Amino acid sequence: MTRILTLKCVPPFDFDLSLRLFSGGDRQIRKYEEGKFWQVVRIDRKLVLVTLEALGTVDKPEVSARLESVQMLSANDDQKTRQLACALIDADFDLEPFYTDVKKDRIMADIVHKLGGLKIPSAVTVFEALIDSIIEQQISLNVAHVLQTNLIRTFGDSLSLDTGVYYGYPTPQELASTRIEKIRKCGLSTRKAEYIRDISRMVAERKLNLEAFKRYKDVNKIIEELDEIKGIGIWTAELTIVRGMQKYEAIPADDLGLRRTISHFYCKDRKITGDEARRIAEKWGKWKGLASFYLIVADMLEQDR
DNA sequence: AGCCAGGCTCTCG
DNA sequence: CGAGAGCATGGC
Repeated sequence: MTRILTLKCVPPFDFDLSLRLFSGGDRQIRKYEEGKFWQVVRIDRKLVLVTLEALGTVDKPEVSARLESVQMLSANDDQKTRQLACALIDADFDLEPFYTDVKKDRIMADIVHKLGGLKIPSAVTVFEALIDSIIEQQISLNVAHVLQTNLIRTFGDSLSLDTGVYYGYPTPQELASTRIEKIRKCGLSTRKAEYIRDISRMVAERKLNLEAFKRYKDVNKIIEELDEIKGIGIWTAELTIVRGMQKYEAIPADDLGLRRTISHFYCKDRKITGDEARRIAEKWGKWKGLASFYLIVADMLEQDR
């Protein structure tokens, strides 16, 4: 069955600019094409394909959400899907305080002006953000993307609609009960396969509540707690927070790619250390993660032409 | 052909 | 403790 919802968003919000980074995505998993973004989400036990499309403008943003499922969807499901879809595009987030705070930084002010309305698309669950971040440790993003796709196709539930077959992200339960070898077959190292299975078990057994971190006020406390878990270091914790918790205070300053990007705009492409990157990021106050994302997108757009 | 890529843990001295 | 090895695979 199909249902349509309309989502209100806090302006400014540039839908196309924010979702464009998924244009290279997999059609069966998560993709942005011709103004439409789609991916499978899970509402209780039901798999639902959510397709988002911009209705309004950057200053009066509205988004339509089309829900498709083989099962019946109740009004209650609508509400839950609405929340997930809003989280997906961080619809409730207000960019203006960030824009005000970075005005003193000429370089950032310029980029913010060019990319007005850009928001960070979020993972639907913290679990998903964390597993993807672990996969991305050490290896290039190209390789990581292949491995993530393998994992989703191998372990995720599929949803068959008349437009095709789609895959949802594997649940903690689905990854908790597997043999290491099966994750290895997705291309991951034995080490990472163990991290992923063990963390999945902790979540499935309710010994670890990742969603609860969203309610923490102190980001450093989150990093500290995540860091204690085997397989998760500072880098992974920070990346998970930015991409999965709608918190944009911290950044993985040691990150190789981010250092390159910061240097491109602030140090004429000279190689810089994590500490130098951290020092530059100080200018962005409590918006380090968001500012970094703006730099990355600015860099991508520059290369596109 | 190697060597590196948005890290992390374990093992030695 | 600090330094160094090992890991998986795709791309250059």
